[in-house]
Amino acid sequence: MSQTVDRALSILPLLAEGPADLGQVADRLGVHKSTALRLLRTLHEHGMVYRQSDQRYRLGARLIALAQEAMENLDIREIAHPHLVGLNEQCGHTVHLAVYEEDEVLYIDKVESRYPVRMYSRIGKPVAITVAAVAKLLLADRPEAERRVLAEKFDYPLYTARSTPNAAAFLRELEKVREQGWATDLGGHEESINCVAAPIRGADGRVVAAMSVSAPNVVVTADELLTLLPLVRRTADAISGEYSGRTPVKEVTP
Amino acid sequence: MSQTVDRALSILPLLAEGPADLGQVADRLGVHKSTALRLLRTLHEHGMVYRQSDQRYRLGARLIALAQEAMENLDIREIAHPHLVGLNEQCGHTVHLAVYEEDEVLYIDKVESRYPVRMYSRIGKPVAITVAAVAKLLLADRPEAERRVLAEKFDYPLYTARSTPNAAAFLRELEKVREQGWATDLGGHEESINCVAAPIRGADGRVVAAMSVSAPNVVVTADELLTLLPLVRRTADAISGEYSGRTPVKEVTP
DNA sequence: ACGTGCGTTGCATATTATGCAACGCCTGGA
DNA sequence: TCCAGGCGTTGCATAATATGCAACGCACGT
Repeated sequence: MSQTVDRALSILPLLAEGPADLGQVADRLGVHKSTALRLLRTLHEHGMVYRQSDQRYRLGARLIALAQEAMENLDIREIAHPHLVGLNEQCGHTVHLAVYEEDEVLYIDKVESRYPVRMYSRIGKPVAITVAAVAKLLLADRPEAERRVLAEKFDYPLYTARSTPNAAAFLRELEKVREQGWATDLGGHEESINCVAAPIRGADGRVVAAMSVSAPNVVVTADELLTLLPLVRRTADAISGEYSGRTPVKEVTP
Repeated sequence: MSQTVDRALSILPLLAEGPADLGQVADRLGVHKSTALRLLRTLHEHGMVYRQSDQRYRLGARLIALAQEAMENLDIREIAHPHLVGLNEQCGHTVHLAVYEEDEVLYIDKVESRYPVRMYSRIGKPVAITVAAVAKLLLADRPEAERRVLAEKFDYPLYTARSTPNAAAFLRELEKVREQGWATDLGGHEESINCVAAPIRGADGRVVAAMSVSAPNVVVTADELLTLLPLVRRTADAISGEYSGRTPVKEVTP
């Protein structure tokens, strides 16, 4: 809607790929160098980009700090965290918390496995939306029309032989997840890693977040991991209860 | 420099404080509602803000994902990480990696303590710049003129009785840190937590990052923690060596 | 039923961003 | 040493763009 802001914001994902100099930015935006310079300067003043010693630009510290604040403000994270830690203490595996937001599912909290073999993931990273157990839960709760539109929009990368291959299969999987109230990812993202996940619901019953326990095959088999399902569901329900009980985000105006 | 972009970016820190509706944003920006709406819409298209069910705006998922990519691209983090893990395995305490960037020092990596009592911190969070051991190291390496300017600019919040009280004391501390080549924070930020930190240097000898080991008093005394100093310095030096050895950020154009 | 508050829209105005061309600076080659 | 080429930077006239206004629609509370 606002061309100038639009162009400025387009610089950020561009720099996320790696540092770039003025000319490269101008070219990829399709604008004159002087225009790109002014946009970059404005971004720089706000700390969104940083100019490194070789004069090239990269994303700045303020961006990282802002994202941090954004996550800290998510009240669901606040409430869930102690439960995640508790679950980790009981089962020892990696525990994740994820939310859905406009075509993306991302991890907003994580408690690391106590086993030496750990899976790779990072808070803030968008998850593989077509295979992750938490993504299935979050999407399964969307209205049917929206699910169909979304399913068509996604790509279906074949991370492994068990990855969801296409929209039809995905919609079927969502339907199943919707009915059973929990989800799994058995080697659909990484061959040797399995997950079980359960939904966290708000007062109105809508799924507001999802949590999962993940472990590599070398630590526990898929069947063994599935025995944890009742525990995961109980934990998720406990979080749901606490989240629903609270007043729905009051202003803290003293 | 660019008024429109400037206004749009000013919305982000504002929303970082918490969700806000259109009127609030317009007021705090000092612009007409319609202007604020257009800016918010543009931010929304880029996923920088999200409109929650009560119509209020908050920071969006794309912002978090971008920040994530920004950190993953920091090559120093990549190189340092295995060393941080190794150090954690040897001493068991929380290990941090931090960088300095334009008046801010922030954690870019962390390995959690193996002890049950842990200190609170989060990757991406700006550190208490006047007391943190890593901040002292990073600032101590700046040219003297810059140090003086910076020292004047900072606030000196008295987190504890041992916090750095003012600019003069801070500059003296930086001088000391500069000479000895390592730094501590003994209860300057939180009464019961101590840190020892060592600098990581690039090929030119400049400090590019700093790492620290932190532990609460209830786990080890400050004196005991100080016995880890040689180990911390050796680890930092190992990272420095590996970082300097590499070619200085080459393009990955295949 | 009526009024108030908030988000939204179309539009005329003028503020604001844009691209151009020229300059300065550094680097590398002759 | 001098010249050429590349890159970032500046001032400026022009034109495109953002802005505020006023009016509308809608929901909520009285």
